Amino acid sequence: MSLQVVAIRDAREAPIPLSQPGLSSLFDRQPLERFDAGSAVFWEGDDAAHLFQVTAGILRAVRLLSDGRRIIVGFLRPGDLLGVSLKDRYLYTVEAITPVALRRLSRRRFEEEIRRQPQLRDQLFSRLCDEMTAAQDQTVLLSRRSADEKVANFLLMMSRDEFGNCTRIVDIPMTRLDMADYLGMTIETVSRTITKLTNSGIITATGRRSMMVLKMDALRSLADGDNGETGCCQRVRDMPPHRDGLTVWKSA
Amino acid sequence: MSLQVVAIRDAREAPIPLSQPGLSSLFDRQPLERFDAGSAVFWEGDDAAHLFQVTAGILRAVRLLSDGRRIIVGFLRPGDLLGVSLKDRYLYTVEAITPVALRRLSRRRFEEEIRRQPQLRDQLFSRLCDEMTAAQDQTVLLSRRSADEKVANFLLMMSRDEFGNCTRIVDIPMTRLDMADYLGMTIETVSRTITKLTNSGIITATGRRSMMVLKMDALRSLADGDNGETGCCQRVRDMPPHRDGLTVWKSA
DNA sequence: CGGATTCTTGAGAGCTGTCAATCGTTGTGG
DNA sequence: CCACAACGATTGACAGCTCTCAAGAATCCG
Repeated sequence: MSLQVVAIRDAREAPIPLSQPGLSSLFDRQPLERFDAGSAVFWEGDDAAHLFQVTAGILRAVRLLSDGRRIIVGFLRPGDLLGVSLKDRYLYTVEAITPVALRRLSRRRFEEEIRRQPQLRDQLFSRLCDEMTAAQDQTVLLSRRSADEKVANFLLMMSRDEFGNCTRIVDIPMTRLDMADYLGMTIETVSRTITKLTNSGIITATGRRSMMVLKMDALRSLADGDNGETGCCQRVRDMPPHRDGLTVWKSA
Repeated sequence: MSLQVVAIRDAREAPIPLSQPGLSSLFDRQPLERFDAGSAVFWEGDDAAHLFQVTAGILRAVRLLSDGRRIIVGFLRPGDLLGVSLKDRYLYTVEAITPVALRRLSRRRFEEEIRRQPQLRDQLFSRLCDEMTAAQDQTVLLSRRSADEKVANFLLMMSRDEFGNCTRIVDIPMTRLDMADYLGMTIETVSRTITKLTNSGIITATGRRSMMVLKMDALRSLADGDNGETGCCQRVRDMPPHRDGLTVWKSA
């Protein structure tokens, strides 16, 4: 098979002991490279010769199906690593959504360093695992959740600042199309859902690309499901009834 | 965050040089444990004290959402590793679908061995990466594909033998409910789709739990999309028209 | 200001989920 | 051996959600 990791998230929530040099340190001395909004850092199919660390800005990782369908595999934020791979070609196109600043490292050199410093390999492994979990969560989100739940989850994701805290002001630098292709929906449904949230008084638009969450609890209960709660150790053998996760706020 | 790998697939397609002892060798001396069909190997939330290697049989990794929705994260086959984790609790329940034989290793001992033998770590890393890719492919499958495409993909997956070759005879040991919870559908839609495939002459039932593929090409073109073709390096900037991937066989 | 792009909104169709009934198989017990 | 229950699978009718197609509004940018 093949592997390519879209982004290795900076493990902000579970900080690694800082006594050791982190993966980021590999990039510290590299010069800053800037990309305009809309430009591509690399293309799907390109030779995977470099890794990048995001210093500033937001990017999207895009994959195109043969029939033209477009899928956004993930969004990249400052601190994320980009281009980690065991394949020699990039499997995704990565484009800047906002103006972006990156530091670049050759793959050869990166792998050398990883080989030389065991603690870096541990970190890489650990981050890969986080990425794995994120991918599976995304799978769950896409497979079993309604448009409302998807959008609520997305907004909560975007409302997290760099320390993982929830802010009431949410910046949405990406377009509706980006959101749609990330959530497996159409732009129309995304738009309608946001309108619905606004009409419900859960959020309010504060600008073209930003909004404020008025009822954080309502948004959370919409996002719903198993957010945060992992092991509840249920021993259900027969099929539990399928419930609609939305009734809560439909009446709001 | 959290991580837990459902299954580390045996990298059958890209065999690792056999000169070195593989991950499997760690389990070779462990006694065989048998589980009846329907029984659980471990439960979501249990202490993640052991790893398992599947010797025979098929299992499912199940996750339950708080609202009762059931998700099958993956199916496990002989050769797969099971319970690889960085967390101390299992995030999934794993149940035997058929009678199963496993070999067990304590997590402590597994991690010791991994630490001691660098080439094992490389293998683990590599498998983790494969698993990662599989998770992302699953994400794509679930987010952007119709019921027909999903089922076609599933059947192709099940038609792969242990060497990765496609066989015409397909065994489906799992129930419709398992398929549905894996594909993000309902049992009714799964059933209807299979009926449709049968009526189209693409497959035919050869037994209660097995079928034969009559038109492999048709099934493949149904499964469609970017199966196998990864980097086509398209530089499409504007949104391509969404096409129905099914018209081909609807007229068949 | 004007054009291009993005976003919103509406109407209608199609697909999938829901509810419900039936069929077929399996397994148990008389 | 048959009757019956239990379970899984199939099929039908219908509703609801999301997609599609289309038009219009809002915003951005030259």
